[in-house]
Amino acid sequence: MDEAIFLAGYDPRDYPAVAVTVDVVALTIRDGRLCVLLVERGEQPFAGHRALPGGFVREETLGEAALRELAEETGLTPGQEKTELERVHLEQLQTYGNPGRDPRMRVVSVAYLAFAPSLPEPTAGSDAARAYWVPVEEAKDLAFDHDEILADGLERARAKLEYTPLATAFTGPEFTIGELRQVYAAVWGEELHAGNFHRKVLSVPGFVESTGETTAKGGERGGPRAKLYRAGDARLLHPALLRPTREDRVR
Amino acid sequence: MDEAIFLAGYDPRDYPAVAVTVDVVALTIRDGRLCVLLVERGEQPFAGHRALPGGFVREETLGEAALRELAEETGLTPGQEKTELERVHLEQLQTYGNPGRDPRMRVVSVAYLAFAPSLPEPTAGSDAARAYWVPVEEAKDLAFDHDEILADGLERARAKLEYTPLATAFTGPEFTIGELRQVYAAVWGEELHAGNFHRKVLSVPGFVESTGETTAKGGERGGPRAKLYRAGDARLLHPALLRPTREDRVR
DNA sequence: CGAGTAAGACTCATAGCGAGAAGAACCGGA
DNA sequence: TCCGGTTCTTCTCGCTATGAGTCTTACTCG
Repeated sequence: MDEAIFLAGYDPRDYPAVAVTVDVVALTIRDGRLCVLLVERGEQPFAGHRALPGGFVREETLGEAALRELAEETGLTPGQEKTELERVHLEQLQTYGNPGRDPRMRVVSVAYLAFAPSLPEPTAGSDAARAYWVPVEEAKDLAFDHDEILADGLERARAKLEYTPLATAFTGPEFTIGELRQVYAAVWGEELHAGNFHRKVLSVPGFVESTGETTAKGGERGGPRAKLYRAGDARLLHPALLRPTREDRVR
Repeated sequence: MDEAIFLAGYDPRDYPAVAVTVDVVALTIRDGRLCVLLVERGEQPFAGHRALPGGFVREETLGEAALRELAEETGLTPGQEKTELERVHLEQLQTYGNPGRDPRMRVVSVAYLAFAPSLPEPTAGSDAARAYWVPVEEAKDLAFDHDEILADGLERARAKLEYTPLATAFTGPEFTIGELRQVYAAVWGEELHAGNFHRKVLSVPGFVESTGETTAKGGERGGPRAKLYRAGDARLLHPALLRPTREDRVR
């Protein structure tokens, strides 16, 4: 009910102290590998450990807080490299609030999941110097319960590629079917049959639309020029692109 | 990072006051209709309006808080009708924390979604007297942003029936295929082809397993005795049961 | 120039699904 | 007791989607 206890002369300071933070699982693809943004912790607890970027929520929505943290850590100040950040897809993941997850006090953390096209290495800004992209398979032993948050974020990302056109959030505004396939391969961690993927992507209404153009050159290792596409207007893929080796239903 | 600002001599009372609550979207099926548990608000703001059950988080996990609120409002005290509550499926829905969603102070509310077999009308307990089940299509004009939370919960529930065996959470421990079909019909709000549904349910591995028994009598309006099943061990349905008239991909 | 590579179009067999039909079991009312 | 109506359960038919594989063509690199 969001209420009960207090009516008129209520003083917020009478309440048990609970801090609300946001943590961001920011994913991008660099050199064909799925990477997550991590920061190096300087303070206790977990000093020296890596953690997901995050911080306290201010006078803003939870989503704005997540976007602000992401901008701060990547060195992309919201005003400055605005166009870059606008292409970031952000969605709420889950909220983690077990007592004791932070040894200092009760902290309830709202986790967000961000998909971004390849962003620059965040060595620029001062605050961002301690942040960097790490291939997800190397992101272990994170601070707090961030291992769990990352695992949940990865599972969500993998599932979302199945039934939403979110893979296009990892590419530039124009892309080839092959590039799109490599996004799927990087996130799912397995190769896909090129011919079937091609047929599938083009058969799902609204997934991609042709630009009429082709790449200026063939691929680095040969092959013909590929047709270029941009994201279509579908928000849901139907039918979905299901992951192949999901060792069938989980029991 | 869950930290930053404070180190040693930190006083929690220095912080901006943020309250953390849980709200529960509890769904059940009564008389073939999907119903949600609502409470009547007595206090301002939104006095007289209906709202989702919920309250402040104490020294407990968020999930425990949600289950406690649900138990209090339904009159099922956790110790007492324990077996009933154990059959409730509970999962985190989403977190709502827009500034201004509660006019009194900053309230971040973690919403939970609960699926329950037909629970008794909660007229018993004192605290529960103002709670009752309402068909979801009649649950409008709720307090705060609870209309939005309910809508999100319904969409989640409908989606979850597609790829998880959660429909069995609405039935008794043993059920017929027809009863299961009526669960889907109630949640999705549309009739399903009985023959195809039957074939589908039995063909998905681990969805249901036969008890070898049949109902003692035929249906109220006729028809032969139906075979009885219980929930199988699958946690994911593969292939999924897709909703028919989802007017195809959302654009 | 030639080997290797990738794009894209194709075939083929199989699985899944929507729609409909049919038979049998069972109800309640005439 | 008989009968119309209802439900369970199984089947058929046609279409679509999918996995696996082949083939042609266009390109890069050495």
